[in-house]
Amino acid sequence: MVFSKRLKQWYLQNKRDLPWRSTQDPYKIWLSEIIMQQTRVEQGLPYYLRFTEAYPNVHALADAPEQEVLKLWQGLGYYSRARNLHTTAIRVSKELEGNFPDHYKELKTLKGIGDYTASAIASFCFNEPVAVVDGNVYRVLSRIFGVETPINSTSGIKEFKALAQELIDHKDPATFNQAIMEFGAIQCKPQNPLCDTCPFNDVCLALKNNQIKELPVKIKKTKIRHRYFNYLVPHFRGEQTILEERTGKGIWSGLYQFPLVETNKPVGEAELIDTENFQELVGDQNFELDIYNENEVVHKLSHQHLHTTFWTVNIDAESLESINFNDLKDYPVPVLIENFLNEFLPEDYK
DNA sequence: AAACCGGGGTG
DNA sequence: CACCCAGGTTT
Repeated sequence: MVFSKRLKQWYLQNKRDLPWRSTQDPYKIWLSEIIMQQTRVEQGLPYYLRFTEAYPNVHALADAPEQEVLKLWQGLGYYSRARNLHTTAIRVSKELEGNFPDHYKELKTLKGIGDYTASAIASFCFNEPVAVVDGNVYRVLSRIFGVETPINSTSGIKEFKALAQELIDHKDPATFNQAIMEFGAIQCKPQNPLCDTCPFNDVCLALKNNQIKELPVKIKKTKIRHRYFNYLVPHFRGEQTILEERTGKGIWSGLYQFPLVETNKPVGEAELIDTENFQELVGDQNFELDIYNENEVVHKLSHQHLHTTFWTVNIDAESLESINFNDLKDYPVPVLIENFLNEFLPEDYK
């Protein structure tokens, strides 16, 4: 039997019921795809529901302040996705009369839409026969066809795209694309795939050659960078504090945090008081500095471990640029800061 | 081609 | 602890 036919039969019997599977609205499809990038369905689903509730169409999203969008995105990670989402919403709403492009090639010109997402939207919404290649597809194809080319090499990316494109069902590209990803997620899982009940276990080369654990091949990842964060948590008279926006291209761009002193190694109270940031914060005002967590919090990102100490700085003065504890909830913050606030803030302010 | 960008689940 | 997740952009 033809690959696509066998796959489709499996899909119709095993697919999950997901909200974005029951629409062809490009806005909803686009939103779901951006949210799901590098994200498991169980983690992204509640965000999708909140976004569609808050912004039922592209115009509503375009008209929202970026800070509000980032706040809704808080906790999902890869925050450039949220900023690109907002940028593209504005573009579609204001320049394209609310209509998404209806072809792969034009879709790819939009911020945050790469090869995978353009293929997904073009096929799901407009029946264009372009194959999606996500992590699931790499795994399924490398195993069934025994492809050992690294999936994150330039040649591998081209090879797998071409293979998927050869296999796609031109009569129903949308279902084919949904099916191959769902198959990877449910049946041909990364660990302990369900080969016993697999509809391809008679032809799968990885199974035949005992290569299931070896495929797909992936080139090794980069090393972990260790950073040492000291957050100064100001506490002014009248329950007020200070947040600063992170800018530039590093982690958490667009999110807010307390004034930060970053060092190359753990630092004590004496050295901390000596830093420029600290002196700028307190000026000549009276203050009381207390370490909040004796054991550093190690916040782990994909490529960085952030060894973090929070210091409370009680300042016996009013402040002009400060934020009331009550208003902190309106600011998008990294999970690291959110966790601290949940522990530090009195119940009334959450 | 390689680096960078989060947070959480799994075995 | 290593690896993975409906990837994309920048250098």
